Amino acid sequence: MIILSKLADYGVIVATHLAAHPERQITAAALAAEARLPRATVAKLLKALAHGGIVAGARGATGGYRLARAASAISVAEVVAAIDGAIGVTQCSIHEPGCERTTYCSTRPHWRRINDVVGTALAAVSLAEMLPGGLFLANPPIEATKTSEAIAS
Amino acid sequence: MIILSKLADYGVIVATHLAAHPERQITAAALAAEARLPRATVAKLLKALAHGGIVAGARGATGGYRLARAASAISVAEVVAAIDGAIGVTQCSIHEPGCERTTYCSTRPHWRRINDVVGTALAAVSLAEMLPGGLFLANPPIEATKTSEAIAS
DNA sequence: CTATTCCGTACTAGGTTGGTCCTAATTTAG
DNA sequence: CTAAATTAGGACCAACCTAGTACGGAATAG
Repeated sequence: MIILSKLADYGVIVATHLAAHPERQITAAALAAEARLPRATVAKLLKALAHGGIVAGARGATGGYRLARAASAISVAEVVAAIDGAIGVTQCSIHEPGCERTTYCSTRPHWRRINDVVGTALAAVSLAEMLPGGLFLANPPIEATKTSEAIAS
Repeated sequence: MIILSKLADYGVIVATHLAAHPERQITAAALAAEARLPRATVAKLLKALAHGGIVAGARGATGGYRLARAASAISVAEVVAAIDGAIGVTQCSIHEPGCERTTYCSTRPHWRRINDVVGTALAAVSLAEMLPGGLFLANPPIEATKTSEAIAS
């Protein structure tokens, strides 16, 4: 089983390419060429990332995209959440009142805890750490861990 | 985004029902009624779980299914792996030589680490802990953590 | 004004998922 | 020995979701 969708995977790649050059503003087409991904798909991804507040888009001629915040302040969890929606292990961990099994399903409360662990794992890694030279710390910096409770439903 | 497929979710429910009464042997139909899930689907799940060595099936009249091992020695990761296949965050974390982006994709090595964290999180919880009275320990018992490297691809 | 670029939305082909069903193999009961 | 019950292992199909494309509209620089 693959956890991330292909689009979410691409989204992280695209965001990482933006994080590599924080101050430049690059057009969707140029970024697609750089990341070697289909142009239309990258455009779609950037729109989703802009909607999620990860990147900032400038319209018009000489427009383009840029990272909305510092790369170290953007977690991988935020990127995938902007594309695939909120992260949850099971259906009932996302929209809570939707499952009529709630009354007799004994596993539900336990999933909650697992959900948090997975969410924290993704939230603990920032875009800066995904860069080629980025370190993957056992004890992540504070600004990355802060986002964990924002993702946990 | 939902990480577990509905079938994997059901699989854990079914396995948990078996774990609740370790010594009884129950038929697929009876278990489906107990778990309030479609009979045919439960039968399919049990076949997959038997193939993965989680449950043991006895054929013939008075046949049925039973947990193959102690509930405390079966991790949630094993159950979902038996149904959905090996757990991986991205495509390239499962079948490694399949991605031609390997040469220039800088995110790949970092996914590996995230992959391990998620796999460990699922491997750290045993079926016994998913039972109604089961405790979710911060430091899981040794027999549950052992399975983590079996899942990590 | 015009060219360029982002924005929003609609659309489609393909694959995966959830679910059913059928046949063969195996075991017990009578 | 025969019949019933049950697992084992497929094939099979409809429904949904995913990935990718396309088009019209809005904003901005020159």
